[in-house]
Amino acid sequence: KQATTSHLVLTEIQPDCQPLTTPPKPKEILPADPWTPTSNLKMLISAASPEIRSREQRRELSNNANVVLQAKHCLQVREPWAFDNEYEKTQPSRKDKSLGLLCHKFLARYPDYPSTAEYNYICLDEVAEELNVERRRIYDILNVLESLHMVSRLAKNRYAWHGRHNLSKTLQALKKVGEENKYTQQIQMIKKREYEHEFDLDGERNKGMARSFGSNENSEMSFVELPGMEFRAASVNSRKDKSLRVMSQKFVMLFLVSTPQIVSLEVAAKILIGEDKLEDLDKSKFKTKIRRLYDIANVLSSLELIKKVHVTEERGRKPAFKWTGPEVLPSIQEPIPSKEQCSKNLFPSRGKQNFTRHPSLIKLVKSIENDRRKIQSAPTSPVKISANSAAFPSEIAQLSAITKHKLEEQSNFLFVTGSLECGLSLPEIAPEPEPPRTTAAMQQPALTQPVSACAPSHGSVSPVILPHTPSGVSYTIYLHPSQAHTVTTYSPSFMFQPLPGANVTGIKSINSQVLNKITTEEGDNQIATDDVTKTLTTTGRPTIKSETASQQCFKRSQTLQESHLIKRYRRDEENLDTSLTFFPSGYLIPLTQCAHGNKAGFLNEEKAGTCSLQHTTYSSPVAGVIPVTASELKAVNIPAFHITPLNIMLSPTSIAAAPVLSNSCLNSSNNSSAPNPSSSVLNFTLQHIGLIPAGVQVPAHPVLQHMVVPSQPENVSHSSENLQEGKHYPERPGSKGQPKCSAPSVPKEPQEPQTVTENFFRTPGGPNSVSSLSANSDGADRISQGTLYIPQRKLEVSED
DNA sequence: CTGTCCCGCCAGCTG
DNA sequence: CAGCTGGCGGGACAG
Repeated sequence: KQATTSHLVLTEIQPDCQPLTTPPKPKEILPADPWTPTSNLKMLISAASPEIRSREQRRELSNNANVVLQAKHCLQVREPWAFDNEYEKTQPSRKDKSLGLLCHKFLARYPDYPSTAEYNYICLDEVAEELNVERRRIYDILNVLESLHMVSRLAKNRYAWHGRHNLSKTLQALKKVGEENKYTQQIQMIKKREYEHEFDLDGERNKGMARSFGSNENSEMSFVELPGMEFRAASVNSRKDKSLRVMSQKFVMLFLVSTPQIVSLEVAAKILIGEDKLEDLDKSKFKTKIRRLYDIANVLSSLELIKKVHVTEERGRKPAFKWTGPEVLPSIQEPIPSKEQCSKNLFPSRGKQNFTRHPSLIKLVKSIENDRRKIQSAPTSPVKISANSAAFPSEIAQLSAITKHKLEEQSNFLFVTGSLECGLSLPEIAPEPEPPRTTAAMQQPALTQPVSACAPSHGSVSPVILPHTPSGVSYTIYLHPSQAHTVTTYSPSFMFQPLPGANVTGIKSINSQVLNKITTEEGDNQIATDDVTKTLTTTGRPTIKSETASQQCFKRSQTLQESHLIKRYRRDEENLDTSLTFFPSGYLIPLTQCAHGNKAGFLNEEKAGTCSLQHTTYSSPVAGVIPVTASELKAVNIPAFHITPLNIMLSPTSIAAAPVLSNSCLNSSNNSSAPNPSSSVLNFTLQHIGLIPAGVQVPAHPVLQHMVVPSQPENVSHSSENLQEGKHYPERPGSKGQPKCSAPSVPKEPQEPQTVTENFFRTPGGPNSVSSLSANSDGADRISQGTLYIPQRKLEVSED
């Protein structure tokens, strides 16, 4: 064993030693060490029982004091030889063989942060041998680790261990992709549907929705890679099905985009399967998916990224997992103009769609873009470029090409980092405001952007930002937190998605338009949001649903609300997240963007390291373009409750009418805004104001300047992250994410609203505590329920 | 009974 | 073509 170990070390220290060569299969090594008087007997038993060998192995590990505490504990408790029960030896508990424990043992073999100078190679056979498990099991672990870029496959039978060095970047990348994928919306969709299902036995009504929901099944997204982490072995690249890897990434994405970072297996499975077909969801397929998710969850749990919890709803207790990993911040390495940031926050990030820029903003945008380019192109924090990436330029190029090809082919969204294409994802360059969108929207009324949201193209509807026609203007209304609170209980965050219809200019089919895409902000499993969603949907999309149906729905919601009102409200704080999200429609955002491959949205580091050119290319204007003065920002406050009216359901007029919210919002939040939104001018003004939402966090505070703009143009804003971003600014590139709740670090805004907001959102409890609000919840783009009053479902999360 | 998830068959891909 | 990978789901174990 010593010999083996030293050999391994040697290998690790010498990365050059044929990294791409498949290591020879280790010879059968018999654990013949006579450690105990009964060793002979043990050996015999072991020959017949792999479990025994496994125990020996474990014991060895513990002796080395190298074992993970948990695993160790487990072993000690169950050490067979600690007892005399021979029988016991032959009856290893199933738990002793769990993937989670195996993973712990596996992880114990490697340092979290291995020296970057050397490679830590992993020989599959050796590991399987040492851990006494079949190779098959090791694959399960490696696949998940690979999805997080903690390991990468070098060749057959050989992997490289990277530890957690790339974890942070990977998570950021995953979060971004998850946002682009509109997972938040999908989650809401599913919850909503479930909710409706409860009351809708006939299922009639759901059918339409279900259909709309994931119609785009080909949403399969490709494996998300990090620069320098591309698959090294060319052969591996061709492997089409990386299912477990991809599933793992998607699963992680769900956590990262969820506000309470809790994801139930059921929801995850549905999303991973492809939201469509919910109605006739194949039972066995679902079951299989769940099984796979358990495999993944076990590994992620061993990595301490997630933890099992149970979500209790009206219908019962459901298994779920809570993210306990590091807080993933949006990339903040690039400094960006605060104005931009503000505006950016306005738009929830969900989708990457094409946006049309309002003509009046074009100039501004251009100048801003130029500035940004300058800034971005400046050297940023040094990135350590992995030696590998440098060494495999051609591979990268190749990969890039492949990626693009895939994209074109499937129109799937591919997220490739590195120097490769940033742009991939967005083929859309878009100049075309999406006329089609309207159509599409109508056809697919539901919020639904199919899973495939990522699909570059087209029309997909991207909920996130609604396309605005140049003529249409929508506005955002901010609700003063305190007022909102008064009206209803605090409700976490809400966002209205503005519908085009709201346009003052009068737009045509507004209703039909994208509006539909109402998404709820992830609420987490809870479904509280469902209610809201439902209501909104109903109301909002009359076009789609029959009035009757809508009404019924609405009534139901109301009833439901009432019944649960108290309870829910009480839990508001806990459930915050469940609110609906509306997309602010505010400005027209330019789509343009990166058509070329900029990698949008990538970390600066990466950019800097891999392709400095990107900056240049990158231009997409993010929503940020809207000019806001510091004073404006100050004036507007609010993040917490800002509603963008859009309308879906409201006609322009109605919007104006929208009463309570508007007035209160306006009044409290901004003096400058006129109370009566009906006028187009006013609307416009409001919009501008609305842009500021992010501003809350960003006020003239210098810190903002460090904030980074999302690289992806489309994503102009990450809706759910607005707040988070605000919180982030205090952080320096070097610092790692802080717990959400550590928000105090955020500079406080002098404004009253801000204060209020903070109070609302900030709850004791730590980042991981379910009850505490997540950064997202306090964010700016949310609205309190205010008049809308959306009930939240009862949700309880219990940790086992 | 439900929730978990071990286990290993076997198809597809790789070298 | 042997061996590597890893999808898949039967069915056993845990609570």
